[in-house]
Amino acid sequence: MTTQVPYYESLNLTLCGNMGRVHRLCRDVVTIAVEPLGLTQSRWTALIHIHMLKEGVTQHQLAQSLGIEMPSLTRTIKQLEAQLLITRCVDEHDKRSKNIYFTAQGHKTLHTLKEKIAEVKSQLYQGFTATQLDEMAQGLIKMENNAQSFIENNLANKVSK
Amino acid sequence: MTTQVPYYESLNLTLCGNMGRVHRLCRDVVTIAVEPLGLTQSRWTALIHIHMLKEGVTQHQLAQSLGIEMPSLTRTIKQLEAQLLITRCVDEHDKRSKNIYFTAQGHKTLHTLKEKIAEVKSQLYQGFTATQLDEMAQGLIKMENNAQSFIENNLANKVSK
DNA sequence: TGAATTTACTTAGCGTGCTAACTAATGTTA
DNA sequence: TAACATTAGTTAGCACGCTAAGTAAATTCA
Repeated sequence: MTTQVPYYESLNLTLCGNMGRVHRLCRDVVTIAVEPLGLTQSRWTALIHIHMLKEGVTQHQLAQSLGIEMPSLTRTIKQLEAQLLITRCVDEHDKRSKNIYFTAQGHKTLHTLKEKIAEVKSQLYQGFTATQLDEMAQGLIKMENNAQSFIENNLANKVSK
Repeated sequence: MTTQVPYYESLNLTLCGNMGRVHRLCRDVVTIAVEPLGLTQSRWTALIHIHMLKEGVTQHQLAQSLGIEMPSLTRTIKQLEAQLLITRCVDEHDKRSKNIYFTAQGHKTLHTLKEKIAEVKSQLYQGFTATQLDEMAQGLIKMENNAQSFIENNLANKVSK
């Protein structure tokens, strides 16, 4: 017995709304878990991405990896610097760029952070098979591409008019 | 040939990060599409939910449906009221509550909005089967529940300590 | 029934995304 | 090489999520 209206939406972009809500919740979960480290969501996320991309990464590369714009990152980077978890220095070969490095304290924080995140992940992913998670991730990426082409087409229209 | 690191994450909560990014993008798409109506993301989302829940809905019910907290909604509701798209009046039976109604202009706006959203949806969901969308939606809800129980357990710990 | 609790909503102010507009360095080209 | 365009980063300020704390109405219960 199927309902007339499919589960993934009643009338509108419920799926999209769900994504926002679930995202906020998952972020909250990690933020609660890493609370003793005094890190907010954007700060711990940045630390993890610096680690993934390797020290010496530029702010531009980091922003790309995080999927956020430069000004959003600038704020977070300054906070992490103020917390003495990272340092920056001007790139030798391109003096516009700045390379990011962990401080000794930053390395310690990162270590604890990674442990905590692993714990949280196992709870969030509870009841999912690897295949299911993979399909969700691929679905998200496909939808992202659809959204991206819509925006590109639409901007093209604007310009041509 | 499987990679050692599954697709849905490299080291951390990439899946969670993706959700945030895709959510922002999808929101942008609708906001671009409905731009002539002068509505922001939170405002058009609220209009749609008022419509779904039927006029006369209270702010509390609306916040529940949107998955946001009351103070976030208060701001949006005031903006929609200032735009003369909705009106509010104190509930006869419970003078703490306020019931929300569309104005004549609000009904017109809603009509256009629904058309635009239908267009956008078909683009965002391009290449997905109904089953795939359904599975994604259910995956999101499962993850939301996992997150919710984590938070509840954690708050319980805090209180008991 | 009077006091305490709960509920619906508001206000104030923070965190984190964004765009617009700026500086300084680099790259391109006439 | 001087002028112009592009790029990395910053600053300023908006949108919209949140929590904390307040008011007024409704409910509970001693």
